[in-house]
Amino acid sequence: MNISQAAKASGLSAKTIRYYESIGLISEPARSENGYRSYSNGLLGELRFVHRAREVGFSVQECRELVDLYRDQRRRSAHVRDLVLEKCDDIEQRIGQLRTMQQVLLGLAQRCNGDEGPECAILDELGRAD
Amino acid sequence: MNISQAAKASGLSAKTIRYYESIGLISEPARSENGYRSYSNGLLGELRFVHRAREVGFSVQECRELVDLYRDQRRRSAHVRDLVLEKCDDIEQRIGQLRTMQQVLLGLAQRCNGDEGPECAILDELGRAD
DNA sequence: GGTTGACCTTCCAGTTACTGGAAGGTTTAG
DNA sequence: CTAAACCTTCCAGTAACTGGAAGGTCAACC
Repeated sequence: MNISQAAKASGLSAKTIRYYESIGLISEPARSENGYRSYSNGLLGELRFVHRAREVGFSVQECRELVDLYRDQRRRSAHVRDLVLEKCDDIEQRIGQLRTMQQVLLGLAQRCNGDEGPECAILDELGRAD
Repeated sequence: MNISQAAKASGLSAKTIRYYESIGLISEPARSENGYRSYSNGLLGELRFVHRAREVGFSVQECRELVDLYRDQRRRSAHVRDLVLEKCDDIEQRIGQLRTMQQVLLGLAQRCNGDEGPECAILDELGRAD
């Protein structure tokens, strides 16, 4: 299986697969006689795994830890679940920040005339001294 | 007013102020005889403005546009309000993505034993073929 | 056999928004 | 006089890719 097929099957781009390999996140694939990368089913699993882990919000560093667990038959599933729940908390926090930002923006927008004139409560607020 | 005072008064770090100047986001300050940057009240307003705009979610590029409007006396406040409301939508979308990620994570966590054994529904799910 | 197009390889550079640190000049307090 | 606390510039690094150049390979078509 060449890299473009592995890309299609995993959801990652070929560029990203090479990148993940270069930083040691995923295992090195075998090479064909011509030097092309050749992906086994096991390695394809790793690619899919990393793709999905990234999609649900894990950083590449965190994926390193997850991939290690994925490969480690002596792991404890409690450990994995802890990582997942911790990530849920991170996301919750981030959502809270975004909500706050949004509230501020909506408050600003409400106080702005929104007309053809230059007088603007938003700009005044953002630049005010206090 | 030296850079560290301007930093304290604006909420930006001295490093960040120099950076913003280097990329042309804010105006160049006057210099004292010794070459130190010297901030006027007007420039301090710009610094505060950029700091707050960044805090509510505008990118540096977007801040460029906002700072231009901040300085432009011929602006239309409707333009500013549009930018703010558009940013609200961006944030709403981002929150939606994060909620989705969180749902997936919670679903995974629920199906995991979370015990001392290696068998783990989370890892299975993330690497599954489908 | 030649050519075209779609693959593949490596390597270098750019993105975003800073942050850290080196090397060196200035100012202020003791 | 010296030490701390400023200030300056410039270079490098972070995260996670993405784009592109330069060049090798492969399959199909005429």
